[in-house]
Amino acid sequence: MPELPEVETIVRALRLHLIGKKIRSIEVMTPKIIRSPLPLTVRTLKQATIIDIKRIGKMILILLDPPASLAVHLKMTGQLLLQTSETPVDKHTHVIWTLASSEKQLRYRDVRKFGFLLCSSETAPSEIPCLKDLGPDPFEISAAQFARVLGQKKGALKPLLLDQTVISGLGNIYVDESLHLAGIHPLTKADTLSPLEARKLHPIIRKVLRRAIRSKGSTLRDFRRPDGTAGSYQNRHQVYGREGDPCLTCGRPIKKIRVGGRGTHFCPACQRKE
DNA sequence: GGCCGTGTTGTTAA
DNA sequence: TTTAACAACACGGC
Repeated sequence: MPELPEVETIVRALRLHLIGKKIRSIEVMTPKIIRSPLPLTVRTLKQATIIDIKRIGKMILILLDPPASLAVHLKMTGQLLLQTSETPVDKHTHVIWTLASSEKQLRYRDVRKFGFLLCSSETAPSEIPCLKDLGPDPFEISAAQFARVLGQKKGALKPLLLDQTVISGLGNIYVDESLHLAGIHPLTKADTLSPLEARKLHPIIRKVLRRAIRSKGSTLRDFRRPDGTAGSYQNRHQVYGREGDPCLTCGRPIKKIRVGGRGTHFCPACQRKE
């Protein structure tokens, strides 16, 4: 489920441990996880030094020297874990990096195997296939730009906020949480939002994301920080996963509907349609 | 044992 | 232009 706050949590932890470290070897147990040509990928990563780690939307970008990059998408159940070589390798661990000057290995684990790694000789996000079509980050775009983009779009608000080419980093949980805090119904047509409402939504999204980052993300089932511990923002969800429970604002039961094929939680009283 | 639902997103078809 | 369905895969819950 990693969305922006979970990916940011992972990136911050990885930066602390991995920047400046040299990759001694890489072991690939499940080749289909690697989207770039395998021999080239192994050759590029081996002996490379990790010089920076960034988050681009929900993607993780590891920058290397000699110049190259490794993009990682965790999709639904991917994990990047820092574990000692003594930690048993379970059947869902697909890639292991051994570092030159660290007890810890970096391991990619993914129960459903939807996630992937992509090695590239490019280091600029605008040149990397999976990154170049991503929309702006909620923390970089201005409220005015955000409102303008939404005003140009047709259709229900929630699917637009989930569309990574419109704005990058939001997923199912944080869209539901943000719309609740904003008091906006998820089926509201984007082009019927007043410019004022659209502008109001932007800082609310940032607030929800910032709070979630402070809580190290939400752990529903699979999400783990690289040290294996869980996030805690799930304890502060107002609507997500609370179908039938009382709204913490007004007491009426939270409803769950399907919007764009996705489970969608909202309060019918606090988020009235139109 | 079988069916349903699950956090993501690319592709395909309508 | 937008949307819906499906696929990738594994597992938990009923």
